[in-house]
Amino acid sequence: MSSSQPEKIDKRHLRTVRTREKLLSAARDVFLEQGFQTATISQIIKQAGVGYGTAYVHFEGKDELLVVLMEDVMSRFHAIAERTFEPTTPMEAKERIVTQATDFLRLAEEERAMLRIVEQAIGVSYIVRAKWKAIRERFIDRISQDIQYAQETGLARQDVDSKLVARGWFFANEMYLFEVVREEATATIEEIAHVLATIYTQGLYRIED
Amino acid sequence: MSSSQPEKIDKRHLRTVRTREKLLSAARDVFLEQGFQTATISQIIKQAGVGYGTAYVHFEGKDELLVVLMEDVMSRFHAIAERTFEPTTPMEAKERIVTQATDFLRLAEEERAMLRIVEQAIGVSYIVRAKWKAIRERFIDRISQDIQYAQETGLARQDVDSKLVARGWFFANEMYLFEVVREEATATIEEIAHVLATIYTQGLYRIED
DNA sequence: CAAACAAATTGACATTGTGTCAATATTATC
DNA sequence: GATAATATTGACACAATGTCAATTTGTTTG
Repeated sequence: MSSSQPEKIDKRHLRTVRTREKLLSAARDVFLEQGFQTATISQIIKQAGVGYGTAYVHFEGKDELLVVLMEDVMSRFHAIAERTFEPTTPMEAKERIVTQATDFLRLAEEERAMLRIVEQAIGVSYIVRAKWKAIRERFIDRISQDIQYAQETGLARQDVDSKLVARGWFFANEMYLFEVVREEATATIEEIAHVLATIYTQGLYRIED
Repeated sequence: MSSSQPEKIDKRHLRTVRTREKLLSAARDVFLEQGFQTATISQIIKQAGVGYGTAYVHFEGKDELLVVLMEDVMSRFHAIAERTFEPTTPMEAKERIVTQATDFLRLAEEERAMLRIVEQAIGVSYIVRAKWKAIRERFIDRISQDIQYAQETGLARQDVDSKLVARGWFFANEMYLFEVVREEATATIEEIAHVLATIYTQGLYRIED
């Protein structure tokens, strides 16, 4: 229909894309250097080399800029969340859980810079908070399914609500994730994952009755 | 030295105290109605019936106003955190832990209004975040001590770091606390406390080896 | 190819909120 | 009653946001 001269076509559309990219790249730089709260649109457009109003043509504001920048990290989280598992023994379950927790925390380490910004933004921006919440619910749903499976096959205790357990388990992981992000964790990722998974699967107290 | 005429004395100081109180009371009203982020100094001073600059004479800004308003709630949390315990059986430990978790979540329910504001402020204000962090560390220290005691007496497994376990346990509780505050919890406080404590003390998987 | 049209960019502007400070009002002291 | 000390005040300077009419850039059409 329209794509005959590849060089002439869409010179205008190309400009739009370029501007968007310039803004996103600049936003990343400014966010990383300034943090989310103190970053301003003025700094971002200056860094991008575009006019003030331009930012608002392409994005609704700081929040949306970050939401787009978050996408990569978010899909990496989703990938970890999606893994399902069907253990046949408690030991297998535990190993699998340790792996998942480790990978989760490792991702925090790898994406530390962006997640730092995300954590700041969660407190300030409704839309970013909602994005993070979606990740959380996805994890919890998956974990809950896994627990249900283990309960049905008699591997796990059946006197607890899988949803409630899943939330509690994820919450502990999530808080540790942000400790890792802030570089406040006092132990290695492997230790954290191991300890959390041990208590989760086997409990703290040795009850012999 | 100076306190002879109780009526005349300190008319000036009294005025200061009154103004402070007016501001605090107004701030509480405005925070509860508007939320922390959207509340403004202008609204607060208007509600308090004082001049704009007055607010800055008594408080450094919105943050400090809230920090003072938080004090009551914070001391109630500290009171719960301070309870120490020395169980002699795993069952006793579990009961004690359920009680503590329940009381913790009940406090969230009772102080819901203020904690809602606190949660919002944690995301925005460094000083409020620091205050909350102090509460958290206090809890974790105490829990950690309890775990160590249980480990020394052979009640609890000894192959895990008490600090790490304590953090994980508290994190789960803390996240549920804010769910209760936001009225997003899907179960009763008693159920949550029971399930969390069960997994924590006994584990999810039944391992017979 | 030059109007005429369409789309993207721009920065000045109105708005909102903050924190400061010189001026003013109130209370205490001599 | 004059003077000093203290508390209160609102106008002001500043910083950031989001909007919009004007301008620039690119496309189409006669």
